[in-house]
Amino acid sequence: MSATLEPVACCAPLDAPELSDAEATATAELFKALGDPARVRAVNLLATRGKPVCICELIEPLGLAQPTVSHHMRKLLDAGLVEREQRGKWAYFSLKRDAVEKLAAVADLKGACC
Amino acid sequence: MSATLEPVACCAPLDAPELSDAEATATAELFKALGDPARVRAVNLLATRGKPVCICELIEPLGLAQPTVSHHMRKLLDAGLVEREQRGKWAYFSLKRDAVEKLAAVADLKGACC
DNA sequence: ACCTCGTATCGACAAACGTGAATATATCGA
DNA sequence: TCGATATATTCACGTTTGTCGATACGAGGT
Repeated sequence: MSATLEPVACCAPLDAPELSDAEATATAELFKALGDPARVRAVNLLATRGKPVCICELIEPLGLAQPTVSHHMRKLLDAGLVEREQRGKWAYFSLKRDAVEKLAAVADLKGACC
Repeated sequence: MSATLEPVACCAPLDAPELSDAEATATAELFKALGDPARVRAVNLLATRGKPVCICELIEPLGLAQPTVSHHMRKLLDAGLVEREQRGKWAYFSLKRDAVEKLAAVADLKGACC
């Protein structure tokens, strides 16, 4: 049920010469996905481990209830920042390579500022 | 009334080896500041023009009421992403050079992912 | 001193968000 | 099939957020 397309696929660099409504919205959605301490931590955990991480390994570090962690991971998933892999009854998440590159490109304003 | 310190000054890269609560919160605040289409547009406008921009020049492109624009610029200001300069009765905003660099560094996950 | 104009603050409202208890779904092992 | 375990969904609650009208503040000009 995620929206039309993942924000990470539709967003545009912050210093793009032109910015459509859809691009501005998608870019905002992408940043919004990272606009929560729990999700920042989750991404950080996925980044520091290089390998897919089981949700059950995220609950304790995040200090949140299981449904809440599930909720946050879904947000990251909908944003297109992570991917989900089902292994038996466990759900493993990992950073999406292209999403990570896109994020860096979108947030890079150097050269356009002062 | 801005908080203790600007998020951009306290945040840590998403792939930092260790992440304190304060850093996770500050990093989330930084992204939250960019988590709105109007603010994405505002930053984009500041970036494409190379020079400080008057608030009155932002109202029409953003298509929002003046108090709303003022509200959004304050969010960007509190986050430490832009700086404000008073010229007579006009308020000019521009991107903060160091903040822009910090943002790029924080969002750069390449090398830590897959 | 007044008036004008640009901007910020306040107050109110609806919508979105984070949270967790309860529950549903799904997968494995016995 | 049944029970146990991992994850997702639903529901409800309080908080935060975006929006704008009304108003206050501030700086120039007359």
